[in-house]
Amino acid sequence: MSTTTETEAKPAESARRQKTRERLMDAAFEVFSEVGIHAASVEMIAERADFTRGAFYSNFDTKEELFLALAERGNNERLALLRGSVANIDVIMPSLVGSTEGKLSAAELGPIVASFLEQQGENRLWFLFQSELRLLAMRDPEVGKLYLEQKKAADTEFGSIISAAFDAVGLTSALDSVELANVLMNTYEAALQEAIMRGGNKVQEDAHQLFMQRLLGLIGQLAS
Amino acid sequence: MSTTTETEAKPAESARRQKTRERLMDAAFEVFSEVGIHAASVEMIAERADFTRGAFYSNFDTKEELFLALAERGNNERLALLRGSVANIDVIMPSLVGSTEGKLSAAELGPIVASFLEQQGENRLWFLFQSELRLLAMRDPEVGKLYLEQKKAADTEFGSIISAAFDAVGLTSALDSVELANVLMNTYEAALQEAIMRGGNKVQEDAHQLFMQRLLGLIGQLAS
DNA sequence: ACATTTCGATACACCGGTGTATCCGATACA
DNA sequence: TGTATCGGATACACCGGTGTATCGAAATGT
Repeated sequence: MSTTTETEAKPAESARRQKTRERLMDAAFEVFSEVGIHAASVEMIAERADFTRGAFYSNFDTKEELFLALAERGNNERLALLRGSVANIDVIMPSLVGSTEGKLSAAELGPIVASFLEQQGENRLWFLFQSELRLLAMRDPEVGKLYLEQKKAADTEFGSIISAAFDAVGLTSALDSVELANVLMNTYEAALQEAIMRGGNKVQEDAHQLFMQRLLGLIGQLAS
Repeated sequence: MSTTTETEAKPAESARRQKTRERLMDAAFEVFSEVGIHAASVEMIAERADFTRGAFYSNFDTKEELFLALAERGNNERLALLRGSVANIDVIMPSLVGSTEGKLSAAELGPIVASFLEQQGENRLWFLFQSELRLLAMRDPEVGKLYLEQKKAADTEFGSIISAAFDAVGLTSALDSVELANVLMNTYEAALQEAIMRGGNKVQEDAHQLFMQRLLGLIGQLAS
């Protein structure tokens, strides 16, 4: 209803502003992960990004708003990774197609699953952040809804990877690959969690090993 | 080194004092579960127990100390429940012994597992508390060590229940029932978590259903 | 019944974090 | 180059929670 071009409703978020928003978000992600939402103060976040609280309040209304923005950003990245994986699946799979004979053994399934899960477990920090989000999601129905949607999306995506793996070796295609994906994901996350608690500097490797151990044990058990 | 009986070193913790300690702990458990460790103030806890902060500081030094005390208490209760279960296992099992023929089907394993897991999932609050503890355990190595010990104990105990179930029907006794227990436990907890997020008033039932669904799906998949 | 000790309540000084109102430098625009 | 606007810094008033020091009442024992 005003002047000139009239394509953008908002002032287009000057490049500078976007930059500082980014820096603040990155800083916040670290701080939230390290000390948790509640223990994190606006001060800490701003400081970590080499700003003052003034910058923060100029860009965000509340800590919680920022936290949720981060949750969404993180989840999108994670999902994109998975989608990328499912697109490239035939690059990873061919080594298997034919090496087996209609039955995907535990020893073969394991590494495949692990490789996909690990690339998004990325690191300790993301999992800590995620855990913080989970807790919030259990207490705030609003957040809970959001979290479940995100998780479902991830499980679905991961489920289709598993389906593809099964198909590739001609195994009876999954009855419900989403449920299976969910269980595997949870198992991997539990392993990651344990590895984090154990400390040490090779969290990722430890988690991988724990996961494989449990997955193989599980398959061995139930298929006996 | 002083007078009379000389059996107790400490003043024996007057009954009154014990009472108020209990009340404070019960209150703290609720508050911690509801809002988390950080958001919980000493004031809230005392108030919930119908005391003032004075009472709190007279009985505990810090919030964290109380939290850890609660963690230990809770875990002991939970472990005791499991031990009770494994003792009474033949009370629950006989309905199965003979109804099957050397192979424990998914449809039979599921309810057994679920029944044991549920009695200690007790309710929403305990799981929330537990989640809070987990997060702390991932950040504080001290707490992490403690948590892992507790979890291992629980898994071991639960593992022996599973072993017993397997034995009862003459199935190859578990290669590593502890690992299996771990996976089942995690799966159940994930289901509980999801049920909590969904809200509603029948969390326990929802969790049960989700768990069964995944367990059966899992078995179906892997044993195919 | 009196003296003593124990335990929780009350009052206070203190601190860290919050949010807002104001200011000033940098950037964009003419 | 001058001017207007934007974005972040600074300063301030405020609040909730903390921990301690002190007090008074109930319990305990003789």
